[in-house]
Amino acid sequence: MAKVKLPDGKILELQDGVTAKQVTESIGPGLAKAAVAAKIDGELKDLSCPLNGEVSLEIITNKDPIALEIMRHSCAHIMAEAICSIWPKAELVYGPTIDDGFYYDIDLEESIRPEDFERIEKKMTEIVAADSPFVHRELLRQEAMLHVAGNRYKVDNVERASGDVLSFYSHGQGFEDLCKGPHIGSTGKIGSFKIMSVAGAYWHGDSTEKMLQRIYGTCWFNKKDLSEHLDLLEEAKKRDHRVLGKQLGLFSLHEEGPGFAFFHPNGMVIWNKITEFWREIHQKYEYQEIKTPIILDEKLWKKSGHWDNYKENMYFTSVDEVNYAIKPMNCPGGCLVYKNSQHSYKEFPMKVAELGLVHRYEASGMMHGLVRVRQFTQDDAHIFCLPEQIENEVIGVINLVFEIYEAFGFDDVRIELSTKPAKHIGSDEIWDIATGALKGALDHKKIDYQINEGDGAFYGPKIDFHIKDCLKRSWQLGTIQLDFSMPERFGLVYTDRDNTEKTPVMIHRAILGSFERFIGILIEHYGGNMPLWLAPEQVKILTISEKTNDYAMEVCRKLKQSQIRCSLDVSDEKIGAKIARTHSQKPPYMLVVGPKEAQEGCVNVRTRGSKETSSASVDEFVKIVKEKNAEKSQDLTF
RNA sequence: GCUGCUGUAGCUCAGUGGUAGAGCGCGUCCUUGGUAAGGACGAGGUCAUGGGUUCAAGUCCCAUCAGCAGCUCCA
Repeated sequence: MAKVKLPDGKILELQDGVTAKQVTESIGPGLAKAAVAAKIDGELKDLSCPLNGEVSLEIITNKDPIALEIMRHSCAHIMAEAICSIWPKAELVYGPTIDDGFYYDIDLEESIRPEDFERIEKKMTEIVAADSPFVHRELLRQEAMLHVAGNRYKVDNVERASGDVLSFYSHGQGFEDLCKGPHIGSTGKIGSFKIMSVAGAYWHGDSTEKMLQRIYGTCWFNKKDLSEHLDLLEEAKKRDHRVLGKQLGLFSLHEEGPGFAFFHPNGMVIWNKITEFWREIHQKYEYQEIKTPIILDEKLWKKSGHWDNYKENMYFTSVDEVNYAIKPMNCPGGCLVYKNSQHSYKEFPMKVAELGLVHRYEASGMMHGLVRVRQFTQDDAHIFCLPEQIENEVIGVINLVFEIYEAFGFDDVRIELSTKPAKHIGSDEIWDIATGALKGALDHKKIDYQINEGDGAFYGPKIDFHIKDCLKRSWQLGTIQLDFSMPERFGLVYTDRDNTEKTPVMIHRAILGSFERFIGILIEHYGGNMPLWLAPEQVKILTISEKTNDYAMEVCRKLKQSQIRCSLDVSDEKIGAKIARTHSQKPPYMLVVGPKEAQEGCVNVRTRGSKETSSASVDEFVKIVKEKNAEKSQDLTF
């Protein structure tokens, strides 16, 4: 007799060997239909799993997020079968689920192309229509090894699997794969799926290993969920900063300078507004600002250690038989400025900021719009201080980070603390002090953070700040890094209270990271709808007809006098067309002016994101826009 | 860097080895129109670059460059 305990506490007394599926059928046809898998004594199992003795049983239905994952994994098997039936020579490697879908790595001489997707999907549909059950069987390790002999990938998978008993799943005729399961009952239970893409992927993620073909697919419970997912991807594509950058005239990229972005007038407005804000807030936090050269003698980079550790990523040039490097980082230049004069402990903490233009050679496949480039401007700063000042300084930087992120509406910030790696310089004592100071600062701010043990730089521990964009991608923006190497290498000193020379602590920090990348992220974050204070064009004035051109020009002049960025559309179009065209440029406000407005000295306001219009006097409009601009308001409501 | 795909008008993209195309945008003109695209005409091309095959190449082949997707990398 099996005693099956259900989540609600009810105990069913059933015959030994009854399957989870049979239990669902005894409970009700609705549950039987929705059931995807079972949790038996807390372990995920197939519905076909027999129950014996005293067990707890929880039925996983498609309301459970794990159910989607199970179905996607089954879908990966179905795709694998389809591929193997089309290309019998295909060798299966590994097919896990991922966010929003799954992939399968296969080894196959012939390339699978996007044109083949339809063929694969058709075959998959046939497999689903056949509704064959997923059959599970277990083999002892040695048996399994014999079973997969000849397929080096499966042999490898068996070797990597844990446990003495390995499980295999088969469905239909002759398709079988090593897999720990569980799976849905039968192929007919698969929802709506689509093959998404194919790309190369190294075996074991190792670039010295063979490159396999990775086919990506997605699978959802029903057609509606699938099409919603595809719509979402379509939406995301529209938010792509490369697409919007073109559409809004913000920046361009050219073959003549791969990875070097060209900023256009509209993009420069955003750039300059961020810079203005950045300077203002750094002044408030008592930073000084410097600017150091882009090209510096190679000798400097040998001294700094970049020659040994970073040479592959640097650009070089030579003039008058002297070899120069294009700077990949700002710190060595900053050190020269520091060394240019004597320093006393009384000057500390000394906070020196630099918007430094750096060049880093990235592999060609790495470039991505503004987000991964070969030339970028870092919002860098170096803080020189005493060891006992570290904690306070880090607290100061954290405050600054949050104040800056808040202005852009980034509230989902994740923090990571990376500690001493195996290969490091500096005494354990100084590492302990520094790491303790970083922890102390985070604890003081009562901030949750994740510790990455041993992930710090060789020269010091660090704190990284990550934010999430609209595509839920996580971006590292800010970083605070302690450096025990550079001050010594450059022989930086200060005179301490006891009149001896000591080496200062150097804190590197960046908050936005790279201006280029930050602007790219901002564009996606806002979907191109830049907040008023950053909008390249804040107001577009549209005339009803030529008759009111004079009045419109007068309004435009008034707005410009109040430092409002605006322009005029006096083209021969009807007002509807003007609105539609302006709409794609996404200005926060459109002002429609016709004879009525001209007579009353007012404007008709259309706010971005709303189809409602309202009327206001010119002065009133100017006043409100100036206010919202000054407080960096994200709310345009008029 | 690796695998695959792509490169045609300012933009988005069609194009079957035989005369270079569309929509949007741009210019001129008509139209003076009240809230998401009025009409006519016109200009605009070394089909990424360099080789090759062919009577003939945007189209087929090779190389290079750049972009896209992913992998790897990332102080």
